[in-house]
Amino acid sequence: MEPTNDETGPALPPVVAAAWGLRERAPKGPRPGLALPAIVAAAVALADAEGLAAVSMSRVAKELGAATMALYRYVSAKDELLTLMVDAAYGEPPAPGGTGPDWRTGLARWAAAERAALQRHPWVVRVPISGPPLAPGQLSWLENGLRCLAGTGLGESEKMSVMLLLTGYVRNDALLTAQLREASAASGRRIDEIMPEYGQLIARLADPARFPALHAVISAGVLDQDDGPDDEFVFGLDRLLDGVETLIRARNA
Amino acid sequence: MEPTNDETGPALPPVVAAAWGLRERAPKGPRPGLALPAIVAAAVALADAEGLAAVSMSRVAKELGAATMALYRYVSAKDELLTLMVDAAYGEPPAPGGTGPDWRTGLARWAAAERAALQRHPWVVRVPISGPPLAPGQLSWLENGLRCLAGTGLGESEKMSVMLLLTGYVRNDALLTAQLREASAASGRRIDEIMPEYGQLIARLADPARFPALHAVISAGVLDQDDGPDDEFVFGLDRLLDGVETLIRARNA
DNA sequence: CTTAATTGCGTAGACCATACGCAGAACTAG
DNA sequence: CTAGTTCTGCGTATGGTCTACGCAATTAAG
Repeated sequence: MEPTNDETGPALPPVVAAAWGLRERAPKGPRPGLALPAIVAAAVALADAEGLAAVSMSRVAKELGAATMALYRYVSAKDELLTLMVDAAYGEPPAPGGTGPDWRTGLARWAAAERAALQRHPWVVRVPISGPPLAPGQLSWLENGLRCLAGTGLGESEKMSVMLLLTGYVRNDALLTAQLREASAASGRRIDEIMPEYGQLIARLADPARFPALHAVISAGVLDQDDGPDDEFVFGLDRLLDGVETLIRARNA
Repeated sequence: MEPTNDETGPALPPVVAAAWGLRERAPKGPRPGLALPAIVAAAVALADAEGLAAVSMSRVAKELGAATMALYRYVSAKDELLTLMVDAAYGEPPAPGGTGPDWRTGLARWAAAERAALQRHPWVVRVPISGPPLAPGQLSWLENGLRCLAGTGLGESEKMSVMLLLTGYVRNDALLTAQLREASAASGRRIDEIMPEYGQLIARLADPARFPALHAVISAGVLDQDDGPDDEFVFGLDRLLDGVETLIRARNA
């Protein structure tokens, strides 16, 4: 199972080989009855329908009409399946948009696309990742994001840092959204009731003398008005891109 | 176990009552042999030493010399224990710093303090949170952060959004750092070998014709130079605070 | 036809969270 | 002092998890 690769360098982790389709099948032995993409697709569908907790090896196997241990011929461990699921959930990145002076539009579109993917598959942000992104889909997203920054005058290192910052922001926003949805489901409240209730609880628990700034926020009704999750996302994204713009201007001055 | 609370409003979730020490003990029955803070402290120590995966109810109980099921007299479920662990790991927030024109120094210090707490307890970012922060420690951190923004001319809603943005950034940075460390441990490489190897793998896997921007980054040696995790953190933080500064200037114009 | 490789998968081991119920301790009411 | 109440500790049991191992069946090469 050692990835045969004629070029030199560090060995490919098995999960990377699987993601790039580099697992070569020996000509002997019975035909595989399952296929890795089908397994991943079934797992993704299951996670979409019933959440990440429902994705167990036995459950995925049942969904495919196979036995639990059959999956381990295609995947070396559950972690590997999860990594492949994430890559599948991201799907195709948005087309590379305008470069040069149009970098901001391009990055905003890129961020919106990542956010949309994470909203289609909210469980993605719950998957514990352990390593830098190497799956082909992940690299495509990174590539198309980096292209937006061509011609901005930023250094290569800075471009990479900006992308790291941006994807981190989008993922964090998706995580918060998913948490809100879970809190709503757990308490049985409607999702737009959660934040006002949260404000009431803070007001009750926190002594106004010790938490004056917090109480100022609460009594201003910040949590009562439902400004929608999109506004919050746009606010943070605007701050972040403003910061990048400041840097780009400094580099071109 | 319904939280008795004479004031009106939404019911307190049990975990919140526990965090605020509102669980009143009946005068009858035997003295409790354990105490909630001791349980939480043992669990935190265990997570620090052996990672979050080592924190099972039976393991925590063993650490305390108690039986597994004894813990359930103090904690209604494992989720509750995890939430309390997080609050304990954060500890005390930094003293509220300079307000007014000094907001930036204050927020930078606040962010550095959160980062330090998350570096002391890297498992915190792996705990799946399900709901807005209501534990006393969390609220103290939020309070002291909000105070930095007093006198900036920002609206209350904007202050809250800025804090959300900032803590999200710090947490995401800590998550990436933890992932890097895990990748290092899993592959047996030294931690400063991971990124250069990552670059080599990308160079080998990704076709330069399809991934030109990525290859530009790689061949610039971005991943080879070890600029240290602190530089990456400072870069993102600077961009973020630049963005906030732009907003504050706009509000005061 | 023999042989080597590979697949499907049954079994089993080692964990995990936690529902339930019982024995005993500690307090209160009488 | 006694009876009743109520809580604690925790043993047992259930149903779930991942996955190491090994065996039978299948396929193709020699």
